[in-house]
Amino acid sequence: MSQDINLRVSPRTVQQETVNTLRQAIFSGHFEPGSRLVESQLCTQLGISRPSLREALRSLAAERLIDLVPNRGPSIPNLTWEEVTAIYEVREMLEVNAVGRCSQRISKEQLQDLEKSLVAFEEAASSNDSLARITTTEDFYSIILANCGNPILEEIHRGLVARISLFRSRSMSLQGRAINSLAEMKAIYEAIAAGDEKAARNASRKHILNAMSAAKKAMETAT
Amino acid sequence: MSQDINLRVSPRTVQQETVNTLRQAIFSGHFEPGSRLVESQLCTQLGISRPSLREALRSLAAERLIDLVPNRGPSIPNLTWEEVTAIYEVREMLEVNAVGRCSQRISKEQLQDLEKSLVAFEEAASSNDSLARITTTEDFYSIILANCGNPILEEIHRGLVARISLFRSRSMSLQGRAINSLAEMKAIYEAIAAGDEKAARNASRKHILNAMSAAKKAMETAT
DNA sequence: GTCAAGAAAATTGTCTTACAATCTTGCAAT
DNA sequence: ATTGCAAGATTGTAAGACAATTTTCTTGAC
Repeated sequence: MSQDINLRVSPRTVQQETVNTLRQAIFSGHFEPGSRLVESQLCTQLGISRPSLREALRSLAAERLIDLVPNRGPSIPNLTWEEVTAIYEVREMLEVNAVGRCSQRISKEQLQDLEKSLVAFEEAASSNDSLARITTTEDFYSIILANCGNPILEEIHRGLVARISLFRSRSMSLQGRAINSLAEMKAIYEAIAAGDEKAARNASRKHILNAMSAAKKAMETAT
Repeated sequence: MSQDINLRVSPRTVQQETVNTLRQAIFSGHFEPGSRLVESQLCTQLGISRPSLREALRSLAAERLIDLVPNRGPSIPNLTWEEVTAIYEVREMLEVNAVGRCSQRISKEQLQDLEKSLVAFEEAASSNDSLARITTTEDFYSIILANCGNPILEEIHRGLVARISLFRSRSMSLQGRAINSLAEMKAIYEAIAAGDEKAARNASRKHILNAMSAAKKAMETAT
């Protein structure tokens, strides 16, 4: 065989499914931040055994999507503003680079997909479907990250964004944020399409800083 | 109570101990890259039960320190040079920023500690103790990362460095690498001590690029 | 009524056992 | 040499059990 292509179709295991299910539940805000989870309850709700659940919980804890204190069980992290800021700062370091690299290497086909996702977000932004706003934004970014040429960067970025998913959905519901976000994302797209790395980096940086201040505003009004 | 200090002394659980033990074993090269681990063997070697081991394995898999393919069990990742490069690139994005931030905010006490760790590395570099070279280097960096003012940056950086620990120890054994590394680290220290952010970032960037090419050389000669 | 101390209940940490599903290995047949 | 299949090994998952710890509840003192 000339190359080592991975044809394996990963069989879905109970523990993997559980990780995905719980991850989605956390993203969607199904659990209150700070609330504690009880193993036995989760087991019956998910219809799985305790060992399987506990394995899933270890995975989520390693991803920092849940806190896991010995003898106290799992709980949903209650992020402080300092932590959220720290995450946004690291995200900036990575995302600016990802956008810059993407501008230099994205293919025409992928650029078209990026444009499509931007159009999709445009529709979502003018509607009131807050879920659609999130998913379309994620599509936009995942295309950029997938084309930055660095899978590790992609992976770390995904992990960081996951940890602040709640704040993102809240701030995206803020009055006018979606419209501003759209303009910023258009600027990023234009710069990438033009292959202008510097402009792409600048547009990306601006976008993140605005997203961060929107998240701060959302966090203050919420509480 | 005036403040919410965390007095909890986290009780060490079997699963935590196992994660640490296995992590150390992986770092020290106890397992051949690409080799497969067998649950039952690990259980008897570690003297623990299979559920505990499996929980530990999930944590390590989430940290990407082991691969975990369903129905095939855990194995030590066999990193390709592309992956190692990708990790070094992301490490550069983060570390350069960490060093720059550190130069602007480190305290005098911590700066002294940093100098001490540099001296310690100097000794280790002139000796033949390759283990000491690694640990003193880690001390040096952990002080910098601890003083960059961003715990997330610290955490992500640690995770990345962990994944390439084997390459680091190999490249540090390379003829002359320790001496060069010392000069580069001195430059970083000087810039931080002088509070010169730009110089600190430049020195940091140079150091990482050199470390990367040393790792590449080590990887080619090894195989 | 409030608070503290102790008892009861709930929850987690860990192990053992069990078995189905899947993978690997060895051997026979082509 | 390759294919096919059976036997053995390994992983995925569940259930049950019990000690250690935390939480909740009760009781008693002030």
